[in-house]
Amino acid sequence: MNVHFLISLLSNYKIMAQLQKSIDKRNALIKATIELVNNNGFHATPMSKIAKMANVSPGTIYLYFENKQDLVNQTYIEVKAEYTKYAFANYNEDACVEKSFEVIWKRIADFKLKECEYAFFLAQCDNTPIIDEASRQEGIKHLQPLLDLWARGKQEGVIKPIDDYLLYAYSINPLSFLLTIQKRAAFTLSKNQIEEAYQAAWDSIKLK
Amino acid sequence: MNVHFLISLLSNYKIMAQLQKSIDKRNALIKATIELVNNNGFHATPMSKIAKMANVSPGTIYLYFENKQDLVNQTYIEVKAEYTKYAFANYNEDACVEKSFEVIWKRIADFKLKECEYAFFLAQCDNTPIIDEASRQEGIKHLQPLLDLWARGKQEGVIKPIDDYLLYAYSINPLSFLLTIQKRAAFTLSKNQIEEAYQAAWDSIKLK
DNA sequence: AAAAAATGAATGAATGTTCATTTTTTAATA
DNA sequence: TATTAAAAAATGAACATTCATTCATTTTTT
Repeated sequence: MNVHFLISLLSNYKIMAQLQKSIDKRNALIKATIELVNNNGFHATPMSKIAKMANVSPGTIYLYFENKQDLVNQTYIEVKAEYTKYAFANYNEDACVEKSFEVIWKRIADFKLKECEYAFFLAQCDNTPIIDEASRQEGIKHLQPLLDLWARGKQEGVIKPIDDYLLYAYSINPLSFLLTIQKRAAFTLSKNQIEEAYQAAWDSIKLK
Repeated sequence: MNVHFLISLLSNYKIMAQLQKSIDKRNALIKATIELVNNNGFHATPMSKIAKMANVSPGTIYLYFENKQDLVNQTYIEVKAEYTKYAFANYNEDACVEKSFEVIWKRIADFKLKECEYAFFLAQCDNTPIIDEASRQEGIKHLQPLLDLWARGKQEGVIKPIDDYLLYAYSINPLSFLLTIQKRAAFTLSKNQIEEAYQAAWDSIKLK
């Protein structure tokens, strides 16, 4: 269900305003969830605190989400969708594999380092059992363009003919580690270091 | 406090047996903690379950650990120590940088893929706020030999002159991702793929 | 005035921790 | 060695707290 499409169908401004209000509330809840889980962990994030941070009554959460698990699942899916949307926003398939990869990689780096709250939340979900397997699967879907690019790269002999998991582990996932360090140590990756990181990523998967 | 040193001081076998029993109980608690946290997450791992799995009364846990947080902290430190001990067990500084790195890398891979319960637990702790910052610091200490090797490699112009965090992110950390995949997808890295992973690791940090 | 949305106090289940009691171990004595 | 009293370890029921969730009531919107 695409919210913007729905809105475009509505002629009544009051309804639109109402709907916007609902969306705002939902977003506030998701934002609060991310912030609290990031700082305290899932185990120390009660619904009451989420409600308070979102300026909403605890009961209201249940108008938007089935239960706590559902809230976290949906938060995960939403953040993951934003992540991949950002990653592929300005990607077109015309460029050569190496250039295309660089563009995508840098968008991902951009997202992870700038929207580091989002990225940290994803890292937590990806490394713990707090997310349903179904939601996890849902989150992976949008990565297809990258997999397609790699397939092309393998065919052209530009990228190592190894499993996609390996390619991902070495060229993309390290960014998650770096962002975690950055968040924890109050240390910031310089522009130069991002370039070095990109080189390491490309070196690890390029052929010859 | 080194337990083996203590034992060597004791002449009375009964005391030794007693001490062994205590150690067994403590180990059972730590093992249960790892297993439950891995499968259910920290938030869904009550002390009562840990006690049950360790065949111990809930109250007994508090004879060995201050509280739940302390139990998890100590579990983390213990597992991390085992990990690094294993990693550097057969390392000697005589070989060349590349060979030394390969030896350490393969030991780490070995540990992470064979003792995958341990490694998965570490990955969880490293990516969430369930561990005290102090315990985290404690866990990092034993990584020094690798940092020293990298320093030597940089000096000799064999390894890229980039931050250790970057070296770690690209050459070591990807194994954590691979092990997570392996645990989740019931997919096993083949011997060949481990070799490919090593190549990717080395390619990402080697100079030239 | 009717309908919908939001509230927040109340509920009941779950959880971390304690402590009075029981069980096991130790050390002394016969 | 056998007996026994003191000490230590372990137990698990009980406690206090916290938390997710509900629902009767209030507020807001139609």
